[in-house]
Amino acid sequence: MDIIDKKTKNMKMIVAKSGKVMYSRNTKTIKHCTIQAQEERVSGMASLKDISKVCGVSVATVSKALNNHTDIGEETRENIKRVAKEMGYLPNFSARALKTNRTYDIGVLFVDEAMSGLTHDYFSSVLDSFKRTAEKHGYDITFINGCKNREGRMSYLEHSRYRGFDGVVLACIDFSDPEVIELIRSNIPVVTVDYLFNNRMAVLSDNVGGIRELLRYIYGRGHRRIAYIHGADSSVTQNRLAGFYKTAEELELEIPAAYIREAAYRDTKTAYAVTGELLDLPKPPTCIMYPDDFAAFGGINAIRERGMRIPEDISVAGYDGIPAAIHLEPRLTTVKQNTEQIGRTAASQLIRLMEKPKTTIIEQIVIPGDLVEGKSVAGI
Amino acid sequence: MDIIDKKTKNMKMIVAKSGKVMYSRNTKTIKHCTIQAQEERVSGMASLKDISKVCGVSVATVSKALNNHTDIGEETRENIKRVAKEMGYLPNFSARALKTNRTYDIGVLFVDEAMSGLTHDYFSSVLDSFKRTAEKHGYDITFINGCKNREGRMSYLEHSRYRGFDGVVLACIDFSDPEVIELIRSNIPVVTVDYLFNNRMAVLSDNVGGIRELLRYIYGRGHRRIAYIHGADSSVTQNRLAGFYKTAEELELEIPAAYIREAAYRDTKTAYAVTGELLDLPKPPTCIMYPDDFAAFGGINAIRERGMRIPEDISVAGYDGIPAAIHLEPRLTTVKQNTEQIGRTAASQLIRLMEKPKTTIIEQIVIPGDLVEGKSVAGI
DNA sequence: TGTGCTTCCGAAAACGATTAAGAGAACGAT
DNA sequence: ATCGTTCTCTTAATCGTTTTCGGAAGCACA
Repeated sequence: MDIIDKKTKNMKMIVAKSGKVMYSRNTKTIKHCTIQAQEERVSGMASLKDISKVCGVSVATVSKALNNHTDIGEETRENIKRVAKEMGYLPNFSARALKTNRTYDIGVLFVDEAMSGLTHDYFSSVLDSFKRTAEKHGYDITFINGCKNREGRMSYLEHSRYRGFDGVVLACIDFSDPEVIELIRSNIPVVTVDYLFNNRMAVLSDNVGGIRELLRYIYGRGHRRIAYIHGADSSVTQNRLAGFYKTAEELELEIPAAYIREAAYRDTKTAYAVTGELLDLPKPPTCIMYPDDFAAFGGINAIRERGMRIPEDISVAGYDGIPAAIHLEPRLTTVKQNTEQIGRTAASQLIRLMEKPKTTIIEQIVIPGDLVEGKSVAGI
Repeated sequence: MDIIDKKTKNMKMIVAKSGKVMYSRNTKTIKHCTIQAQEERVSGMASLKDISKVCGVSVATVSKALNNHTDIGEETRENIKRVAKEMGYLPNFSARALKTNRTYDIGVLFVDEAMSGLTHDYFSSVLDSFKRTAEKHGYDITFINGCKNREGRMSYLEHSRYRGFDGVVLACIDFSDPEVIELIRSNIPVVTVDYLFNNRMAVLSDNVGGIRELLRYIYGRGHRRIAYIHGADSSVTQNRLAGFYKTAEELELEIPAAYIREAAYRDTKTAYAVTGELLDLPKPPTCIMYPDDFAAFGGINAIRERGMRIPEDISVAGYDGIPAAIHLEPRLTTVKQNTEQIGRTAASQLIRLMEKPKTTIIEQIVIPGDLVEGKSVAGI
């Protein structure tokens, strides 16, 4: 669009490429834009400058009008807004970000030990909720990665700085990774999920309480020989184990060392094998708790292959409350982590931290889960 | 960092905030930067200008050196690169994007009818693979949404333009949504997953072939009374149904109308109900095919509640090959869609389209799935 | 008439990068 | 001595915003 404006006393002549000539009086009453609007709509983006030319005002005025500054006359503002709309104006994100140092973009970092990525039930569910909340507040979500660009690999922190994330959320991470630590320590607002780091905002699933409730339930059903196959070492695992031991103590429950075993999370094979070993014990448990629902599937297979029935012959319990576990037979007794609330809380806490850093108290918020009573734990 | 440089003949005096004074000769041999590096590292970002001051060259030279332009002397370039590294320089993404009109950011739009969001097994798996491939090529992933900012809601296209995505990928979408159509029709490079739109790049799971292979397998196991509960209307469903009817015709298989039923995808409740009705037929089917593995769970529950065994009394088959279906009893016979390849192909096709639009042929690529033989279809 | 206050708007300087065009030196060839 | 080349590097414009500061006009009041 080639606009040539020859400024006269109070009048501009605007010549559009089409050859049509429009007069735009520098007064309160300005006509609808039509030709320009059409042209801008097809050929790239209209900018503040384009609008300013059509409206016969300065770029600054257009900017202020669109941003509802108070020092613009009402008529002018409304006219500018109307023209902007007609021209299909969209602010240029990069220019705005460059000037304001705000991107309204949140970085998400997620790496789990199994590299399951987005297919991780728990994480994808938390992320989904996080995303919805963030979007409701006008923020976008971009994944952090050790991105390689022309200059070679960038660390997580470098990538975050490069993209200019207003804040970042970290979940299911290997928190011993130096790059992760570097990112948490940085001055970028951060919230961690399921991990407590020094003085950082954190949202945590109540693993201690969840295991306690589950164990108490199983105990209440009459079980006394309870095995626990826990996940690989991590803060989540540590919490669950602590909850387990603490509750056992409270219940004055004797747990033989052989009943405490380890299997990686979401690892059906190991769970299968360990379950077999537990069943082969001289005094096998009457109930087995698994690291998660998925691992429980492996155990269930081992049990069924021996011709044993659940829960008549042996009871099992999972953790997570994934849909498959709740819907499929045997309906698993499990602890459903409140992923919706975890994601939502993480997002709103992070947003508060980004927008009102001064008045925001750094806190660690624990979100309780819910015991889901299936049919996999028998009463005895 | 306050740098005051008084240019003399060929020498600059640089006064850092710390008060230390460094002399930087405008010749080939330039010393290591130390104090500056330290300061820049803590206080915000170093810019090209900061580097140029330390190195005693112009901003343009720094830019070109870092971008490996050929018109910069080797010594100069290496010195600039070294200093940039020491100062922890990171290019400013917004500034670069503003100037170059490239963001190296890909927009992802995903909305399914059930609003299952990221928890959708199939999609999250495709997305995960897409993301890995994109990242490998230096692209980031951001979600498209009808984002609301200060000016109210933006359409998908407006949001994409605003963020300046270099390209977008659309999956599992309601392709009748006017906003989606508007986005596909736009001049932004786009690739659709599992949907064919006019002359756009598309990556499709081979639903026709998948259903055909599944039905042929079931037929081969001796079944003749085969019911098909298909998903809600969509192009995927249409393809599967077409594949079903076509194959039935090839096999000269008679399918009573009562055997063809509908249930929403991933809807265990409806699948449960419809399964019951199928079992109540005077001549019930010997095998039921479900819209997906998840829906099959609902059907399996209905079957088991009637005291029937799988596969001894009735056979079932799923679709998708989600982990739970493959690991849990009864191990489901299903068609595993090749999500890894679908995501990877979509990403590489989109990248090619963005980077070499002229030489890229718009094509529709069909990715075959794999029959996963479980134990849920009996031989009779 | 001069003064002070409001209201509305514009000029111009950023933000940090990229890049076209050109300038100056060094060098060899004529 | 002059010219053309090649190699480096600089100047300056530009991308599209935001924001500070100040100016002009209008009005009320002394």
